Amino acid sequence: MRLSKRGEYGLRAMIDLATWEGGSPIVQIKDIAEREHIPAKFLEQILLTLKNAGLLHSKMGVGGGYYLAKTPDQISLGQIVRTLDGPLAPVRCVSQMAYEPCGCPDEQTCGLRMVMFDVRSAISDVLDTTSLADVALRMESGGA
Amino acid sequence: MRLSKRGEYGLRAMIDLATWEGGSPIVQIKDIAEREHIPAKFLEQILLTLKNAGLLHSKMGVGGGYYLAKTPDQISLGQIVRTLDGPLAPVRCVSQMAYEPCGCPDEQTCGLRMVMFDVRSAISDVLDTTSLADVALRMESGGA
DNA sequence: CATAAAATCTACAGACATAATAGAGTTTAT
DNA sequence: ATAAACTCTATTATGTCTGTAGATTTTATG
Repeated sequence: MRLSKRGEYGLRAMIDLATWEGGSPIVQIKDIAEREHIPAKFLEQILLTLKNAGLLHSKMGVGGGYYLAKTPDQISLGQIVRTLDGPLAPVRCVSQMAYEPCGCPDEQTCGLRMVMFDVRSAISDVLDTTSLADVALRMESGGA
Repeated sequence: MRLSKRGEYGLRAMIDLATWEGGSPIVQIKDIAEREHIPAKFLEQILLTLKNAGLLHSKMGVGGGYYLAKTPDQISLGQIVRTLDGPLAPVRCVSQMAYEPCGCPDEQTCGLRMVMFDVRSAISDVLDTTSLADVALRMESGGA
């Protein structure tokens, strides 16, 4: 049930971009890497993936960098995690975004599937309803 | 966020043991393997792990097999998953059973940690409050 | 006692995923 | 022209996952 480093770094970087008050909204890879203690070349790949998923925009060349593709309240943590770590569902037969049959004779009466459906819902209830703006707010107010 | 095959097979086997009505409560590896379509030698390791964790008892020799160490209502799915797949927490800094610091400068104000704490709670709210007896009940009543 | 059924234990192997690292290429401001 | 910055592809090292193999121990039973 664990989040990969890729997912963790990606979330940290996006939260950094949503909360960084250092002036312009455009930020360089190496600055995020330094602030968040992430290997720069690894972060490079991660941000590129997030860009290709439409969550980030970028500007090349001198003075370039990354910035959020939408306002922080429009980007959910669920989108970020799915982009970097794949489906939230513990088993694919309860995935909304990437369903696959899991081979049990009858999915309607499969006990495992019923419970895993609940787990999937519980996870997505948190990650899909929490935006970067929500995270920023909680950080300011010290974690309510 | 996914459940390993080991975890899936272990859960299926435990649910099988909790619901099997074929006569005696003691069941052989190969019977479970056949019913649940699990490679027998792999299941062997899994059941041994569950036994060493105190969730199963066994009897060697002719007429032997495995049986639940407690009644189905006393075994939660959380115990099974933790035994086979490790901590439920997405990141170790929010794990109850296996806490480790994750290196953020201040855990109290770490946005990622706040959210992952909620995810951990959501997962354990499902898995730690659902027993094998609960699963058996839902299977009979067709999934409420 | 011999035999077969069954769990126990250890080792290993192949495939895949993870977590990076490397380096060449492209775009852009100055 | 130069340097800053993103882009893209490949490669590597490590580990985990999934499973297989085989030898060992325990026990019921004829």
